[in-house]
Formats: sequence, C-alpha cells, structure tokens
Amino acid sequence: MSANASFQTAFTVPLASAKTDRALPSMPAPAQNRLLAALPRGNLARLLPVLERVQLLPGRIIHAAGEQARHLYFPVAGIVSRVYETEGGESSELSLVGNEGAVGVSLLLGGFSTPSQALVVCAGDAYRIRAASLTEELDHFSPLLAILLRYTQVMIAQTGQMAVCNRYHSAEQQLCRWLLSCLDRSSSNVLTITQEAIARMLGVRRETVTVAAQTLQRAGLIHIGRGHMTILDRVGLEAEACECYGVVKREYQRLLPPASAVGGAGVQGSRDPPDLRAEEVHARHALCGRTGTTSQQAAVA
Amino acid sequence: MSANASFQTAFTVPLASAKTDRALPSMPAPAQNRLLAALPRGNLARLLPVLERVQLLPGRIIHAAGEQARHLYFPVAGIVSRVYETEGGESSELSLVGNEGAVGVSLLLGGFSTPSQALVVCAGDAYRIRAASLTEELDHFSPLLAILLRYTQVMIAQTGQMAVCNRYHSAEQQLCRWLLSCLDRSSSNVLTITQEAIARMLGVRRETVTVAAQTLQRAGLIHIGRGHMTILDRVGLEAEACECYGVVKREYQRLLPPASAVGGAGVQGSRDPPDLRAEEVHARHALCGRTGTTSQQAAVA
DNA sequence: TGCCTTCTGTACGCTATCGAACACAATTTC
DNA sequence: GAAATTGTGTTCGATAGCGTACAGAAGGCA
Repeated sequence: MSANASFQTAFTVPLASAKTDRALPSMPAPAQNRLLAALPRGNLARLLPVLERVQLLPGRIIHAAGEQARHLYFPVAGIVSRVYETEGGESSELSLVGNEGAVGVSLLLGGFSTPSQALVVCAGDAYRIRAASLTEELDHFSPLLAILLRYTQVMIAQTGQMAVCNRYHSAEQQLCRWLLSCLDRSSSNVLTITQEAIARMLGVRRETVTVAAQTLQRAGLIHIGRGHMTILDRVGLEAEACECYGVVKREYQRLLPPASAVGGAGVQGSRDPPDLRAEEVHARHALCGRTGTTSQQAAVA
Repeated sequence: MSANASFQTAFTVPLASAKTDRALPSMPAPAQNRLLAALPRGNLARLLPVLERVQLLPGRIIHAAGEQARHLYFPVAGIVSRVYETEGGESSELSLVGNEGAVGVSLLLGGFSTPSQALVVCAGDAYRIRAASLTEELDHFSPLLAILLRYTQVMIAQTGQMAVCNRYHSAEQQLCRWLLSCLDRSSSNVLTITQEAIARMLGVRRETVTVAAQTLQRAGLIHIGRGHMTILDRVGLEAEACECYGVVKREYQRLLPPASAVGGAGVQGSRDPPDLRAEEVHARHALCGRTGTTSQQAAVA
C-alpha cells in the first residue's frame, strides 16, 4: 500500500489570474473554496502568493497515514476522503471534504500527521499552502485561523457521525447519505466512481453496494452506470438517508454559514460573502468569536 | 431527554491550596490534569484564579447536545464520555475523556456547541474555566492554546477510531478496548459501572455486554460484580482488544507525551513535566509548534 | 475484430448481533 | 423482614451483512 507515488504537482497558477477567474471557467479561482471565500478580501489577497494550484487525481493519496503533511489543501472541485485502513486491510471513511473544507488540519492543530490517510475520491483541483507558509500566515492571526478552527469542528462532527452511522444504519441508508454528501460537493449529478470504491468508503462489500444501489435504482432515485452513478431524485434520497446526513449538514451551516454565491455551479470569487462576515466571526481575536451568553450562569434546564 | 438538571457546582477550591495539594490527597490540584500539568508553571499559576473545582457525578450531563457550552472542563479524576444520541434513542460513544484531556473544545474551536453530549461515566472531579475566562486567557496566546489544539487532534483520532471500531470489531473486542481506555483514566482497577451503561457507550444491547464480559471472565481477564467490573489481567485484555486502543494511545503519546509523574496514582503538581516542555511545543507561536521537515519536499515514497 | 481487464449482477450458507421474553439475584426502600 | 427496584444471566428465532464463488456485460487495447 505504499500508494503515495509522487505528489501530482500539476501546474502552478500565475496568481495574478486569480482575480480574473470569471474569464477562465476551466481554471477556478481559490475563492471557489468556501473557506477561502469566507476570508476578508485583504486576507485572501495576501494569501494568494503562497497558494499553489494542483490537480486532484482519483485514487491519489494526498496525505499518507502517519506521515507528516506538507501542505494544507483547499479543494475547489473534486472530493477527498479521509480514510482509515485497518491492519487487516479493511477501511472506513472518517470524513469527506470538498470545496467546503480543507484537508490537513493536523498542520493547524500541531500534530502534522494523522492515523488516517486522505485520498482523492472524485477528480478535481485544489489550492494548497505549504506548512511553513501556513505557520507564517497564522503568525499574524488572520481570520484564516478562526475559519479553520470552525471547520475543524465540522470535521469532528462529521467523524463522529460516521461512528454513529457505522453502528446503526443500513448499507442502503449509508449509501444515500454518501451520495448526497458527494452531490453537495459536486457540480454535476453524475458521480464518476465505481461501486468498489464506494464500498471501501462505506466499509462494506462491493456486493452490498450493488444490492443497495439496485434498490435505489428500482425506486427511481438513481441510475447505475458502469463506473458512475447518476442521481435522479435528490429529495427521495434524502428521505431514504439516515439522520447523519442532515446532522452534519446543519452543523456546517451553523458554523460556516454558506457564502451562498460560492455554491456548486458558477462562481464569482471575492465578493463579500453575505452570511459569514469574517470580521464578526473573530470578534475578540482569532479564537472564540463570540463571548455572549457566558454571563448567564445558573441551571441549564 | 432534557437530562441537564443543574450543574453540580460543588465547591470552589481556595486556589492558594493548589500548591500544597500534596497535603490534601482528597483534593487534587489542577495539575493532576495532564494538559494543565503540561503548562509552564507561570502559565498554570495565572490560570489558577479562574479555575473552579466541581464534582463529576455519574450520569450527569456536562454539556447537552446542541447547547452552548459554558465551561471547558479539565477532569482530574473520573471519566467523561462524548455520546451521540440518535433520533431513535440509540447512542454511541464518540470519545472518552479522563484526566488526560479536556471536555468542551468546541469553545476553543469557536463552535460553542456540538451535536453530541458529554456525560459523566465514572465519578470524579474536574476543574473548569468559564468560556469568557478562556477567551481572555487565549488572548495572550498562552501555551494553553497549543496544548489544547494538540489534544483536539487526539480527540479527532479517537472519534475516527470509534467509527472504525463500530464498523469492524466484535462486541468483545470493543469491550476490551473500552475497559482498557477506562483503566488508563482510572487510579483503580475496579470500574464502577453497570453493564447497561457500558452497552450504551458501545452502542450494543446490554445482553451483548453480558455475554462478552462472561467470556472475558471465563478467560480470567476480568471479574464481574454487580455494578462494577474488576480488571484482573491487563495484558490479556490488550491481547483481546482491537487495534483501535493502541492506535489512539500512540497518537496521544505522540502529540502529548506523558507528563509521567502525573499518572494514575499519587501526583505532585507543578513539577516540570519531563517530556513535554511547552516552551518547545509552541516554538514559533502558540500554533504549529515545529516547522521542521517542511523544507524537504520531493516524493513521499 | 477479438482478447483481456474491469466492473456489475446473482446465489447461498454462515455468523454476529438484535429483539423480545423471562428467571433470578442483589440492593434499596418502606 | 417484605416489597420494590435495579442489575445480571439465559434462551430462541429473525436478519443484515459477510465470505465465497461464479456469470455476464462494458470498455480498452492490440
């Protein structure tokens, strides 16, 4: 499993072009990542010179388990999965990351590596920042820190929900959840992935995925193709999915309210995100945005 | 399940006594919490006035799901469990916290609440700091931040491992893991807890715990009592447990090397922790302790 | 065009755990 | 000391998903 090959350091974007991204739909600006988009314009601008653009190629391991991360990744398209692999070779997804998040928060937290790996599930692109540059940036206590910490909490919620889901929910429910999660991170309703790969994410057998998918197809919710799945009925999937999907989604919306303009499809970069104004978020300093409600002590109930 | 009652704000310790705790074995000093113990002496001293001592009573909910946390807790004895409860009333443990950790990192991360609750599993005591005080403390970028962030990563690893464990490992393996985890956080090898409670943690039926425990008892690893379990053969339990136990333990030791003197039994407070010198940990600033190895790029393999 | 690889579909016995139901033992309460 | 409550032990059928094995279909490549 020394799957790490060499980082596919595709090509580096001349960052001047980042502001004119609307003219280059094939080369998304960093602001297509929602965390970056949530930064005040000045902060993002300062960050641009240290952001390097890379391709996310399916199957590639961005961070190997136990190895020091060298970059923090901000996907703008594509999907990355944090996966733990057991000694026996079984695997389970711990969380899913798309353009709403970042890969490698261990750099932020100070651990630099994790027992799990991060691998690309669906092709896309990301901007990444080197660990050293991140350290420098955080030195100045930019709002980046506050946003990354909040995202970290979302990731914790996601991971926890994965534990719950693994315990209680059927393969079919989990498949629904997984498809919806991918859909949220994808601009199309066709997911290019094999049932085998999905099985590895969910920690079930490929055959189990096949059976569950067929059930969904018979219900008219999806269409199964060879190497890809098409979502036909989003609402129907949500009805079949377990609560875990909604729990995580609400937690994200609570902690990182959608910079709505930056959603799935077309995007214009550094416009002021309407809901998440970073100035508000890091009220006192970069941490602990709000200090309210702490003065009311007494009982909870 | 509005289980929140009122916080059992037992009694506040006159903090002058914190330094003379050796004379008061029944009233442990804050430094019996390993995170606090890892702080440089000056930092801990500054923190003392805002630390309030409270009892941890079994069954009490420290943080209710979805409600704003008002305090960050540093247990010095006893065990707290982060538990998610499904809409159907099923529950699964997400992580376990004893004197090696803290409860309420959402205050640090800026989310202030989580979808899971934190409840006391084994009786003990904790020091807690109010959210507002924590904010102030972090304003000065004390080493507290670096330590708490590292601990956060341990918690993430723990939660992720829970997902893996829920997916793949037998009830018996999980019981071994759970007993060992508790043992690590307890000064005695008698755990005062019912099988029913363990079942809720593991997300299995009580009967399943009974059967698994009997197997372990027949193997001479534990002794079952009414409302408590005694661990007889720690090494044997480790052999039966799944890898998850070791993975989490190693991750803790990597990120927060043991302030060895502060272990289970007798403790002397603010002596310099030999392995984790906070000055080193927060090398550049409170975040991203080390910047090493970032200059060697190239391939991973 | 035909071969080979990859991906999907189907079948069947096996096992761990669940759900439900009940017996009994220990502790607390009156 | 009796009654009620709480905790543990035992049984038995049901079932979701596993392990294994194999068939067929789609697409790549010579």
